[in-house]
Amino acid sequence: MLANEQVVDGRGWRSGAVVERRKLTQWFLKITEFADELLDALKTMDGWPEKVRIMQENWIGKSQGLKFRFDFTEKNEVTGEKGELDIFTTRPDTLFGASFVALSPDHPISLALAEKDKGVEEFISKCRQMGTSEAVLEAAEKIGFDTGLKVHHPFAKGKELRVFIANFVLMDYGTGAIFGCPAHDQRDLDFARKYDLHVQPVVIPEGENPKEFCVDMEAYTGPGRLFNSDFLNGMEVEDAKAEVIKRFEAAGKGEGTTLYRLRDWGVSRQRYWGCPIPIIHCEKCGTVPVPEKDLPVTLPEDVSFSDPGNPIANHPTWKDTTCPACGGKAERETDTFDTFFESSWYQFRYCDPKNAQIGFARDKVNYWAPVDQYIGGVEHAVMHLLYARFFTRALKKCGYLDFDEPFTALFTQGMVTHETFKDTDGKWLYPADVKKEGDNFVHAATGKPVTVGRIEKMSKSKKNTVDPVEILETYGADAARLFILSDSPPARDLEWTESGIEGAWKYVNRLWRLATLADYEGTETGNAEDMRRKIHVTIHELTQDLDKFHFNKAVARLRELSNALDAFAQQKGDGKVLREGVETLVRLMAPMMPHLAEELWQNLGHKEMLVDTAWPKADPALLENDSVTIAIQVNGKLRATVQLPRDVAKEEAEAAALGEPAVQKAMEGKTPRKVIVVPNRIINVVV
RNA sequence: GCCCCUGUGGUGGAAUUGGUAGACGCGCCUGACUCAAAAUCAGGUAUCUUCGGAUGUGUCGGUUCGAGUCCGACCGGGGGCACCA
Repeated sequence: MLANEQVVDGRGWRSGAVVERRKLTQWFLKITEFADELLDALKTMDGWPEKVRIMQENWIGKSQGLKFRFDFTEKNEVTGEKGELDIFTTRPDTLFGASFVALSPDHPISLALAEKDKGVEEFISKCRQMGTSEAVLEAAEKIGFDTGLKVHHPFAKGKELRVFIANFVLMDYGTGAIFGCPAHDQRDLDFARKYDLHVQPVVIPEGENPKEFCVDMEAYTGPGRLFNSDFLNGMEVEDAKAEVIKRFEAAGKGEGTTLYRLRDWGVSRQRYWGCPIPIIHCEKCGTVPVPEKDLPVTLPEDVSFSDPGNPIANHPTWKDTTCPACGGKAERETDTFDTFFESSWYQFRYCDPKNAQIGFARDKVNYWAPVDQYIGGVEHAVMHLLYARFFTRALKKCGYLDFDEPFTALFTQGMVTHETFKDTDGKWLYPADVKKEGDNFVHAATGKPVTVGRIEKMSKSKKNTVDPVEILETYGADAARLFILSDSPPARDLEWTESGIEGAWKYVNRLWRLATLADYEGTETGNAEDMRRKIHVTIHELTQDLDKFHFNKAVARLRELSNALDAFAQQKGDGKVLREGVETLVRLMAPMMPHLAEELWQNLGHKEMLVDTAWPKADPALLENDSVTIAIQVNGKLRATVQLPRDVAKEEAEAAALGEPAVQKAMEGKTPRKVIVVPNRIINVVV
């Protein structure tokens, strides 16, 4: 068993063995039943990043259209008793522009033709070869095979369409058959130009002349009005779609249909590491669920991993059991669940982790969940996060909990990346085993040359990981935390580097010195008011930064405050204000440097733990300065800045601006044509 | 091919969402202390400059009194989907 991405050129990526496809009986969860719900709810999930919502929307891939039947011009053993061909289209309005019909190479009619015709068989196998993996570019080439079959156009009397088998038609989407309207679909146009088929435009953009409008190598897919289309002429695209659907439904030859790209979720795995699917197969009773009292079904522990195949199925006795319904001889299901199955509900187990009877108690989960803030990587944007959403809705439907969405807010953090290294044998090396010599890297132990690979997400398989233990032992946990938080915003990818860890360490020491050596008896009042303002502005802004996960900015504010406090202490500023500042600093640093913060807190004479105290609150009266610095521009260029009282009258501000020598100089004696005054911000003099 | 994100000093990154570009760091330079180094402290650090200024947020245009921010085209980087009818 291999995952799709482990198949390279039709062979296993590691063993090189030829891969074959086999039909397996597997278990699926009917996520498609929830497709609409899952899609609609995305619109209201404000706490989720737009990006993830778009990815899920694309993944669900809802498309509305028409499913209808063409009549073959003749009925035979290939076209079937009714002589009909099912088609799905999202553009029923373009039906009068149809110039051919195309079947998937895997369509039953294609396969039936192949039985009788060597040429068809060869064409189909050619399509399949291309389909697997070969270059993406080659896949772009559209090829077809004329079957000789024809269908009647449903509305245009006497018009017949040739039926092709074409490589670009997928069997597992829609009905595996399409009609081609080259003028309004790029793929159909490419195909028509190659096989010299008629290109008839039927939708014309507003303002174009119907006599002159033509389509050359680029299909027109935009809005417009119908023409060359009998009863649809003059209609807008959307109205024409509705009209065609209406006519097919009235005639009993088709119906409006909604399709989804989303497939049902295959949860069967033929692997050992997973929860056994609790089903028993009985010859008489069929598939019987394992009774609740016998749950959970546990894995056998004496299995062999050396034989090929599923280790559980290979176990000599594990699967033997009796049927819970009739008591006769029966066999256990040997498939195990996909691990995404369990990660879909683990968050609810946290609400009731010790419950030995059931997965979780309803009232506990209703109390704690949904999760207020979920943090994870974008790599889970569709699979895990969509499965978990589906699972929650299914659990609600079954009466296990009372809400729809598992995660109210989602934050996707970036990946931590690092260079990769390989030795001369092509084996991956840990960065710790590599050292730099001049411009080159060598193996630290052997001195052999090392090749440097690309920068990739840290992973165990590529060994480009860094063990934090060394950093923790050298600098301590607080410095390590500060360092990690201080540089990159967490939403962004981060290339790991240790340059800067020294800086964090120095800062930890500086904080210690500031708090423990400060003179809290200082008496100079000087700029105490400014100092207090700075303290409270910092509380306000740092709190906002933390709320928004802007940890790097929060660290910057911490540093700004400690810089200001250092200066204030040096000037022997008011001891009370200094104490207020240092205590605030200590409380604000606690989320980032909890150990240092507690130690300093105690040092400042407090008995209770800092962690048990409330988060500091900013005094609103101190958030705004009485005077503001206003920039003055002349013709949009900065010429001067002035200090003015907050909310000063416009006229006064204007006068102050025009009084600045630098402004006068830049005006070159001209009279201002216009003066724009943005209160408390900027003044722009236009001359 | 389609969809989304992104581009700011030597470097990581700030910029109140249209209003003083480069906060806060790292690195580097100069100085103090030292026999010396480390640590620490002080100062400097976008570019060019005739020292008046001029230029500058991937490139080219546009809107505006004013654009890193908005609009259009293009270039580079990353991610998702990939012939979905």
